Amino acid sequence: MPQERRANRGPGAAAANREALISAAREIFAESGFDAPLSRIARRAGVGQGSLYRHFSDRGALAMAVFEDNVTGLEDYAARPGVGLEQVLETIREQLVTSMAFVELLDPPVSDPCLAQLGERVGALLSGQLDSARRRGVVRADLTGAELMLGLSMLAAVLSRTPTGARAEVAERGWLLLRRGLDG
Amino acid sequence: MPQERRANRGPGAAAANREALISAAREIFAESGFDAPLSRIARRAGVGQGSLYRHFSDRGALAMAVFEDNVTGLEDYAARPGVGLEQVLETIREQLVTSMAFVELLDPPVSDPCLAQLGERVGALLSGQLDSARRRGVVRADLTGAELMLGLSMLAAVLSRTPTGARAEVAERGWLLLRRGLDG
Amino acid sequence: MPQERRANRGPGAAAANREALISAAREIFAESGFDAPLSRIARRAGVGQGSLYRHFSDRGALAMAVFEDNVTGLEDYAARPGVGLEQVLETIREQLVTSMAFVELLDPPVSDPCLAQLGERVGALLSGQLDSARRRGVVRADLTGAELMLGLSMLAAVLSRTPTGARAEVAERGWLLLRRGLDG
Amino acid sequence: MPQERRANRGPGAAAANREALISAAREIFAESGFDAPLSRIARRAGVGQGSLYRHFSDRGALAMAVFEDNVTGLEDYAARPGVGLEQVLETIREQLVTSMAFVELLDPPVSDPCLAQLGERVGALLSGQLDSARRRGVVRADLTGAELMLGLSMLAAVLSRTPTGARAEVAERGWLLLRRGLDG
DNA sequence: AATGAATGAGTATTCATTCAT
DNA sequence: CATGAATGAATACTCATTCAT
Repeated sequence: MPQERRANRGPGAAAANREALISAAREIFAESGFDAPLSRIARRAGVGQGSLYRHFSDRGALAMAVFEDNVTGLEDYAARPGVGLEQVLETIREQLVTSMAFVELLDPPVSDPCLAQLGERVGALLSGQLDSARRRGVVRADLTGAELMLGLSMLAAVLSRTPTGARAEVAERGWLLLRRGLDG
Repeated sequence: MPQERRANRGPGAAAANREALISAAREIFAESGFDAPLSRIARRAGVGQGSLYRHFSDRGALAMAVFEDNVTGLEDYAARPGVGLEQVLETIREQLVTSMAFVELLDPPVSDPCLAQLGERVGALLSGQLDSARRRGVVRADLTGAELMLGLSMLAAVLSRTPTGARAEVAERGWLLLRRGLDG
Repeated sequence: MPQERRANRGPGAAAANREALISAAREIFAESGFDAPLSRIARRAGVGQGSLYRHFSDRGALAMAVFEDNVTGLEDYAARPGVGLEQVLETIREQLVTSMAFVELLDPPVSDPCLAQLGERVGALLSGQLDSARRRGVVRADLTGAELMLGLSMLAAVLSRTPTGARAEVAERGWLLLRRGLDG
Repeated sequence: MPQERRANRGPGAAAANREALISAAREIFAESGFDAPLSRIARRAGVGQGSLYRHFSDRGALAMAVFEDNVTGLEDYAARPGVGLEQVLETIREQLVTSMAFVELLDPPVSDPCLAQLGERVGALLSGQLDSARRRGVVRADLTGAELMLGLSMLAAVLSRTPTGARAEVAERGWLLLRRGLDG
């Protein structure tokens, strides 16, 4: 038997495949960055190349799906009563450590209009809590939403280049620095 | 002779070739990022592919050479009398905007031991001026050299993802944010 | 049910599906040539890929069905009283302009035995009117049926390579040339 | 030895490779038409895929090279004293039988500007001899250059669809028909 | 019997690296 | 020691065909 095709698991596998692809993409993006070969994602997901393309017409669409989960989760979290900017930022910071995908989302590079939309959702979410945070003195009074996003992007950007092992520590230090600034 | 290759300029051209390769690499890295095809660098340098490999065994070695110049230049600048941390940082910021290569130097990603050494030279250079800067109130009193480097890395990292056109503005905003911090 | 597939319209839809496939194939072949993806045909027909294969075991079988209609239509037309070779040829010429499928039929390429049969039906049809046409001086006295078919094939062949926009004009010019010949 | 690379025959092989590629392309185009996989051409030429791309940046460039030879040969032939339209057309007809590449050249489909130029060279060549041919009664007095080209295209087009074995005979019959026309 | 998801072979193209000259 | 052609592994993407439901 020279070639042994993967068993065709039939249409019923569609939903499972989609999820497997997203998971695999999340992992592979995390390990190897956003430029990782799509073929590797398909293989990791245990799915044919064609199925990947059926579910996600291009790299951007796949990224979207990966990020969508993250953003939705974040929005849900932010909507809970008693959750303020501090908690949201803390959550983001945690996600940045574990999910390279999330890093990419806050990173300018991936200039996909759809991705940009997701980024804006995060921006909106943060802006929504900025007022209250300013009043409570959690951040300085003149901090703008754009500044906040830029700060997160900077953090995300270094982390995207940081080897997994060091990520937690770099995130910690970077975050602290970002909060306190350099000036005397 | 059906083809007309470039004249073999002989061994004497070795040094000139090396310089040409470095210049070309600096340009190409600046224009197209660190992942640009090596063949393009050789072509821009007006040098055969083989010569590139003779001089620089891999992409990292070439990057090294490019950065070496930057760092040496920076060290020379920093050694001038009357040049303090402010000026050095300002110079770095400018270089970050114009030279993608410099961005890469301050960026963790290229995890090449040799590159790390260069990064440390920048670190050393900054540390050397930190004391005075703290005393003069240019930075806060408890700022460490490592923190400073991390800040620059963060800036470099976003910039490495920022399209050329927006780089100057992002550098400006990012730097300001970095100096003032988020906290209230 | 995470996905919503088209309702399974059941066995009763078989005949309707078959027709829809033929129509869609005619359109797609006309628009995009004989090499168009089968999936596009199925989609245009509003039918599953599998059904396409159930009805037509391969591209050739589908083509057959498309051409069958054309040929039958042509036979019917030719059988009408008062319709002579002139009218039939004129009709063919018109069809060649609008229907890439018809072009393919008169074109040798698709060397499918079944298609050949259809071609022969066209040949028979023309031969049936050749005698009368020769007597009436519509064509030269020694023109054979095979020659006539070859001429049509030549016309079809260029047209199959002619971009849609120019097809009418090329058909016009080609037909004229074919009728008058080159010789002095 | 899991992989055995082809020996690198060095730059000296460049010219030979180029020729081998052209020959292979001529063969493959003849056998399988203009859409044949480029990889097959490289394999047939005994040359790496990359070398094909080095020599010919795209399919059109390769086709150009194949056709260039044909056209130049024809121009040389036509320039000989005593060679008139009859002989040139006869030569073209012969080439159409043996070289699918030549067929494609006279065929509209390959809408490459460079290829079009080559086609125009053939057109120019024919036009140059048309006057004399008309005077000598070789063709009818009102035949235009464009008509002549269209006729050749029609012949080429059928031939491009005709299986190798039948090509000579179809060329013969088609040519005769083209000369004499259909009309009574 | 209909559906459309799954599959992977096939093709174009790029680029790091080697090596004959 | 320089040159640049040669090489093929790697990757994105398409599409004919199969098959679970």
